[in-house]
Amino acid sequence: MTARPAAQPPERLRRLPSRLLTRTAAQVQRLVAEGLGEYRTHHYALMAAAAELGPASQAALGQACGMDRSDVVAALDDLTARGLVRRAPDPADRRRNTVVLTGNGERALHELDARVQEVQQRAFSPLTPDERAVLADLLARVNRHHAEAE
Amino acid sequence: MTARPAAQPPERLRRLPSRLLTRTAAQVQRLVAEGLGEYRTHHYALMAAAAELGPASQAALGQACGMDRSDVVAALDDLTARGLVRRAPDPADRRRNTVVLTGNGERALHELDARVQEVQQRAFSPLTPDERAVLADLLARVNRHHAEAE
DNA sequence: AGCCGACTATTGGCAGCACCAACGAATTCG
DNA sequence: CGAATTCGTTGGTGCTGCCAATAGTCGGCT
Repeated sequence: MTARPAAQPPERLRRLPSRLLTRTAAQVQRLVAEGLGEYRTHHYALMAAAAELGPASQAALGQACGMDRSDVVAALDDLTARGLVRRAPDPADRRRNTVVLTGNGERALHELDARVQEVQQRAFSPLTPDERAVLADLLARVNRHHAEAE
Repeated sequence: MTARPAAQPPERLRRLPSRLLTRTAAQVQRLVAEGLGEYRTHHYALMAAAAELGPASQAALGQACGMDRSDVVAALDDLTARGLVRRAPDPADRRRNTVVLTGNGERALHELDARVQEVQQRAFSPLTPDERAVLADLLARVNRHHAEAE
């Protein structure tokens, strides 16, 4: 027997909050990716933004989703190729593209909504509803703190 | 005035736990990266593992850090190039490399320990010590749940 | 002794996410 | 009007987390 030492993480790392955070996020992100199947998080985010903002420019969608403009372009290319979104030049401002969800886009979004919700359940299943709320609150506060610093 | 709509994230995304988690992790990860300066998280993890495990094979280090073997190779390449780590073939098992931290490696690790600790303070500054403990506990439980499923 | 399976390090690749720089076209501001 | 800014687009970069294939080595089993 080679005295398998169980390969415990180094003490320094085991309780390091930032590591706990990033690793857990990676695990959850993995579940989300599986749940989204043929879509990426960018696709879901943009479709959600398009649905809630109505016709909007790519810049507006990107800002709403916290995405870089170039990533918006790439994701919208995918979505238009699948017929889930329409890009049309804005007559009022010819720099802009007006982006709208198609019927298929709305259907796809609803489907993804369901899948995403289902994943949330599995992702945080070790926590009670109260604990999930606490976690969300703590994360939101940390998140806000670093976000408003811009 | 173009009625700047504050660009709030879509409602679907704003409170989505998985998104809150991954985005906060990204923010914190960014701070960590800045704090580590010329090092990556992989470097720090491996040096920590090497320090705590003593002479160990790359496989053991990788397992301890939850890293892929190929990533271990790359990171150790960097560290040996900087003279922070020594790789020597294990005479007892010629498949293995025995990895040990050099004196400079230990000094660098101590330096990084300090930087990392300092970053933790800033990263979670909006939370009280109690809240940080709660957050760490909740994350640890979610983390364990997904880790032990392997 | 020989063979076969398992382990080790290494190479080379991929995908996702977050960024950044530069550009032309178009608009707004001073 | 001219300058500064905005918008979409292109074409990159880096970090992190993977996977597959390979050559060398070891261990157990026959």
